[in-house]
Amino acid sequence: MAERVTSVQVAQKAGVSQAAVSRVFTPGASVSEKTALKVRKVAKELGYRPNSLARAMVSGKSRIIGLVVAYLDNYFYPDAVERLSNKLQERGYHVLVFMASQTAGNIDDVMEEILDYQVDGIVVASVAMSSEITKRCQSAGVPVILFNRDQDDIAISSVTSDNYSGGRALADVLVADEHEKIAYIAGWEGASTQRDRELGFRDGLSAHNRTVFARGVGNFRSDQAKDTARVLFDVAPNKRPDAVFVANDHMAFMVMDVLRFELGLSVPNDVAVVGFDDVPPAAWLSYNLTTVRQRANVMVQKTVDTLLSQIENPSTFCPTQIKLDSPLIIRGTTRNLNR
Amino acid sequence: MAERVTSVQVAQKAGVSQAAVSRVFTPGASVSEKTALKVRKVAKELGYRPNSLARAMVSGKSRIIGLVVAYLDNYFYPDAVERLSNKLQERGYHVLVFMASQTAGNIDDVMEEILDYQVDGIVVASVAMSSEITKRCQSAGVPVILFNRDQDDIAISSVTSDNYSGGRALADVLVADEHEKIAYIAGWEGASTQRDRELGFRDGLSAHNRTVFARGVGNFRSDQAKDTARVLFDVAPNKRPDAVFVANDHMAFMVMDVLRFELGLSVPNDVAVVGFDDVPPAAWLSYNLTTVRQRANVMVQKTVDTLLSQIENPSTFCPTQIKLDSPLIIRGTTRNLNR
DNA sequence: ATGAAAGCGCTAACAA
DNA sequence: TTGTTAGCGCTTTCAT
Repeated sequence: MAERVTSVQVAQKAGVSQAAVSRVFTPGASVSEKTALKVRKVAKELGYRPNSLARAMVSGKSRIIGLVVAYLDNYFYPDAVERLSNKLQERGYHVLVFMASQTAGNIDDVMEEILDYQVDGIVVASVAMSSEITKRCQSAGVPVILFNRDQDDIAISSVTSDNYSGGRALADVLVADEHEKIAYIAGWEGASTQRDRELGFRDGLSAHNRTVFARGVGNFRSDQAKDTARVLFDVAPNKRPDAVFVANDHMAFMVMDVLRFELGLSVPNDVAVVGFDDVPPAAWLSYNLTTVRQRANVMVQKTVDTLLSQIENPSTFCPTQIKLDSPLIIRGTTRNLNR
Repeated sequence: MAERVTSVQVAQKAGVSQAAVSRVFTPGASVSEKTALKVRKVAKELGYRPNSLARAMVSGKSRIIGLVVAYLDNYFYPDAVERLSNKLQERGYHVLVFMASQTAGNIDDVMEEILDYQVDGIVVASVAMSSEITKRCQSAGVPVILFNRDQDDIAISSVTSDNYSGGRALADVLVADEHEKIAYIAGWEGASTQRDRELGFRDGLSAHNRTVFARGVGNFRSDQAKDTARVLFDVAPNKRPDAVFVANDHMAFMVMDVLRFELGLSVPNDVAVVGFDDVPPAAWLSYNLTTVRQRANVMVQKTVDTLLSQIENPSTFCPTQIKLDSPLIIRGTTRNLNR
């Protein structure tokens, strides 16, 4: 087990100072062509590469971005994580993952841990943060951006889709399809996405003088969504909703399965189903779900751009709440009468 | 934007040496109750936390595990990443993600980058490594473990399922169900999982004096799986396979959709379909796929145990190839005649 | 353009 | 148990 090669060793062998070696590996530093060549040659021979941690310590820039994420079982997030990681990697950053799940203690502890790693920035996905910890990051000079979550705090940047308009658009669809008993299955009530989608949906129904016929809660969890679907739909036909907006696709698939395979109902003929996210399985023909697309690639791009600009120009920066439009995707779980 | 609080500041305010502060935050170091209390109090007041990077530099242990992963669109991997991250977090480690995708340059470069971060260990998922880079890690004293990939190299640890037996079991199922024209849709030919599954499947068929009736390649990609399904099944009925083993679930779903919705065939009556992995959608009732389970939780547990034992007892360690049994999960995409 | 020297914040001997 | 001291490997003034 050979030791790690340091800049000192390269310097010695190349007959230059250690600082010279450092400069060769620092973009934009002033070194002569000659020295650079010599140093690179020796470095290659010895297998030298600069130690990122040492560099981080002295420069104060780790080029590490902390990512807090809770549930990867909603396929919206793995997809986002992959894109995020790729985009950051392209720009010379890397992602240090922190799961904020049940077992891992609460989110504030996790955030503290992240700060210990002297990260240059933090992306918080699918999680709400206390304002204390937001302040803590601010005072540590570490920019934070919320991904797919909104917070009333104007001091914190966020990237979301227009959940409200999306919900409204879905209401329009169900009303246009002449449904009478329209249900809603909610996500986790603590999430801004849940709240905004429901509000948009209800406002959309109101605009047509309709209201929600029945409501259940699925908490964005597939098992709970199934239970809720059974409660709502395993009833006498006249009490049964004829359409339902499920707060995300992940739950909508489970609801569809209950409707079709447990209750023997037809989607969309007996019950129309709409979801939110447009995760890949929504386009799979077995589901073919009418939904609202969260444009994950654009969301990620905005997240990266915003965060890195904040990191790289801390002075000129001002927190921004970005809300992306979220197109309606009409597929086969609605009747689409007038199309 | 307040400065970061250092141990020196805490030491001054608490009236102790800087080293004392360090010891208070080092589990197992010898400090008196009194000093510890005093230091903790001041630390809390000042909001001090040890800098992980500085600690890593001097101790040589970063408590960072590099994770190389390629495609998160096969849901087997997000699931594994989540579990892995959780398990490592429980044991005080964190995951630094490196995507080894098309855009990110080749895998060896990525590995070099990882080493720059002075990681304590590396998990390589779904990717094959050159033996050069394996050596590089070894000489850097960084343990590597392959997750869900096998390599002939006996010097490198790996955790896999028993893909061969799984493939064999699937052959048994299809033969028992009295299929005559049994097809195979392969994954990426460079993957050990693909090779082992196919070999097991073919050997299983041979044991019953059968052979593969038709073969296509899907490369583990959903779009290619669809194309391949069309080529194999959009033919005259007498030339059409009546059963197919698709090398993973991810592709199997696409194949099922083509069969049912594009070609109007019934699964399993016209064509039986079996997959591999048992990712969550395999249990969704719309697919209800007969498959072989890769026990992701166990795989992850073994991966973590092996890697950390190698990190924590470098001397006593010897590389191990772990192969977990992979149970057959019979569901509704096979006819199950004799059950 | 280059070298010498001063640290980044911490842990790990070593003394006391 | 505690303080002193010496670095970990690097970037960054400051001279030259």
